[in-house]
Amino acid sequence: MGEVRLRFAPSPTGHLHVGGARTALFNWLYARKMNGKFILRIEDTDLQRSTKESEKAIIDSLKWCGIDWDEGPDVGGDFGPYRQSERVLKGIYDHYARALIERQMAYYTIYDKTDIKKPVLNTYEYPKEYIQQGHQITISFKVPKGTTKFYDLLKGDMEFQNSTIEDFVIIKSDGFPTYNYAVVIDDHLMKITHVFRGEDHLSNTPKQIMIYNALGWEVPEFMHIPLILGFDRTPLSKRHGATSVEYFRSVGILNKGLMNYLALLGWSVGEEEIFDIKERIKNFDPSSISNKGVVFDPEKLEWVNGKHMRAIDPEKLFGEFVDWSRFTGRKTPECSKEYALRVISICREKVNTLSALYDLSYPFFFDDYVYEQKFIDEYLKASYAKDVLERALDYFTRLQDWSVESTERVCRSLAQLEIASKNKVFQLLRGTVTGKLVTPGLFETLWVLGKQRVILRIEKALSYTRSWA
RNA sequence: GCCCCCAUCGUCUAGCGGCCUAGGACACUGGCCUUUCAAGCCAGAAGCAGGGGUUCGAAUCCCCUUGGGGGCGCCA
Repeated sequence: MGEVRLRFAPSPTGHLHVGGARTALFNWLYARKMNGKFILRIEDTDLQRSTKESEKAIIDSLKWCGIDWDEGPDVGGDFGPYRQSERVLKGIYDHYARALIERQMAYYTIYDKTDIKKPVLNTYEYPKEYIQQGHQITISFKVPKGTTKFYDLLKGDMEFQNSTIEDFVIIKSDGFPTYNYAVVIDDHLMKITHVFRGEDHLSNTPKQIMIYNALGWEVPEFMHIPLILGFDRTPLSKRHGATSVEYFRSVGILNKGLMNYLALLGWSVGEEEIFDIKERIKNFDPSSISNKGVVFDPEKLEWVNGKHMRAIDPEKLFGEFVDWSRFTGRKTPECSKEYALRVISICREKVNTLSALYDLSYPFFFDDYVYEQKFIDEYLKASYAKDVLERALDYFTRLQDWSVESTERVCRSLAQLEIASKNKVFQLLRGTVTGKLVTPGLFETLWVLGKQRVILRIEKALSYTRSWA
């Protein structure tokens, strides 16, 4: 058996959808598992909707996902070009269309000059005169009699009656090929051996097989993957909120988390649900993919992501954190790596996304944090606040060794003063040094912040209480 | 309308004729822990769409019904 070659062939008409990412992932997984090749092909035959920006966005998203390709528009390869629009220019699709017409397996259709949707003539002859007169012409594939059969890795044996399929256009009047035709030409010329794609293409497959047969080409293996649905069981779309890879990236999902979740969605890898997809390549078995439409669950995605946030090396997480901050146009921390890693380590225990991590860690990295209104109203303005904070300032100033244990000691002795309940004292301190009422453990927070910052922040809070007195 | 695919807790799944009193995970509920919120740990509630067969025996095989989805473009 020759080299296994798979491809992902998006049309550049928008962002990369999570469904597309999952399709790409499964193709990539199989190519890598089989030590084959993975190819990226851009299907930009829809002149109206295709844009360069989309192509770039899709490539960026794919790269971010950790999916790499051996051949593609940006990296080249022996079977290029890898953009269909460029292949049109080389006359590739015309060439085979003419071959089909010569065999009388396809024909020209000439349309009415004024009513351009109205076919007036079908012919095998090159309609030179009509073209000169300005008629629109297309080329259609002539569906033969009989039945078309194929085997789908997931669905099993498939059989379609050709009589239920009508002749279909393969070359549009603008000279560009249609999807069902171009995909066959390209997959064959690019020596694609396995086609894994969305289930929405299942009914297109017999058309494509007929073209393979008409041209006398070998048919690749097919697998049609069930679609990703929204909570109402309709295909996941913008109506369900954001669905693009870029969106999940922007809200702080890690690429590892997204890939892990996407893999989980329809493929039960084994007992453990949390894994690095790269370490599961060898376990990938296409035929074990679920055969039914799967509902996308953002909550589980977040849970999976949280697991990854806590599992990866803190240094790696900090790297992701900085990249993400830049990607979303936020400030990035300026501090020592040692300090940053401490912050990340204590904060990541409580969050599932980089965005939540950003919020939680903000007062550790920046001094311009603001007090939560609830903190001001319920703690800072409380009668005991000034008293407790003055004592705290005194205790912390005199504290020599700054450790989690010693800050805990101070906090507990402050509570034992019985100026206010332990809970109130702790919450007051928490808000004083972070502005928030939800933070990592108070003692760790104080320790990480360091003596100097803690004292400064207590003084700042005190000045507020004095201004109200 | 025609063609096609699919069907286990709310969701993702394990199950491939007896190991099923249907297992796990998310979410949910309760408890533990506790300085907040999480995390973590423990416990609980929750499902084989319905009806016929086949079989000693069916979540598993077959048929029908119902339900969901896809396709039938000069979109991909």
